Amino acid sequence: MPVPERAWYDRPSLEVAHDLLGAVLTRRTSQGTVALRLTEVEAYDGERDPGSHAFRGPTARNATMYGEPGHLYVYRHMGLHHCVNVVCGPAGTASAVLLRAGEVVGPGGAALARRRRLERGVVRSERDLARGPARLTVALALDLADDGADVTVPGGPVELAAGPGVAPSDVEAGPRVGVSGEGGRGDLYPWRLWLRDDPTVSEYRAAAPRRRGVRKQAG
DNA sequence: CCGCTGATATTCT
DNA sequence: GAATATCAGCGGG
Repeated sequence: MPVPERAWYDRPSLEVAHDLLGAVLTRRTSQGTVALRLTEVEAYDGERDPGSHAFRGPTARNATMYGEPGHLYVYRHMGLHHCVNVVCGPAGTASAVLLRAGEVVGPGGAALARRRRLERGVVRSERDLARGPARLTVALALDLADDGADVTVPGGPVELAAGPGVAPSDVEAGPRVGVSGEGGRGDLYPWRLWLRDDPTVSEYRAAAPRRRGVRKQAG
């Protein structure tokens, strides 16, 4: 499968998100190679999207999103987890696609992905290896060191190859997961896309603000 | 099976 | 100080 060049990512993130379904992300490290067929993604539209990290403008964390398309934007979430995006649109804008889940494909990849996941937690079943954005980064061994990695380099540490294409009727869309800041109107941004009936798609969890006032130390 | 809760650190107010 | 693009463990039905 061909590795799209940079211009392929220089499009609206929702359009790129659709084309990323069925694409294969290949991760190469000294440990070995894990290839992942993407089954679930979410589009974010930069400064005009209240769900985006770039909604309030540039910061140290989101700097990569403002750069060239075709690079990874990796951030840390809730202290323990990492999530990975692919930067879209022209430099100077900040749209991106969050990679939420995939199916491990190819020889040997599942064993390596399982080993990595078991270091950090449990693996209930094969389909859970990269089911969820934080699990995906563990399976692929992606962290902040990979922020800015170029996915357009064939044979590189992170390579993204276009898939055979999926029929529009096989793609489902709905509200993004866990996103607040839309005023509870997740339906305004039905930009979570997934492959219908694919078992590796993550479970939906609505954005639910946590109970306030919980302290670790009595005061 | 389901729902709730704690962990944990970076970011922004 | 509060919120957060999450996950695993726990208890109940």
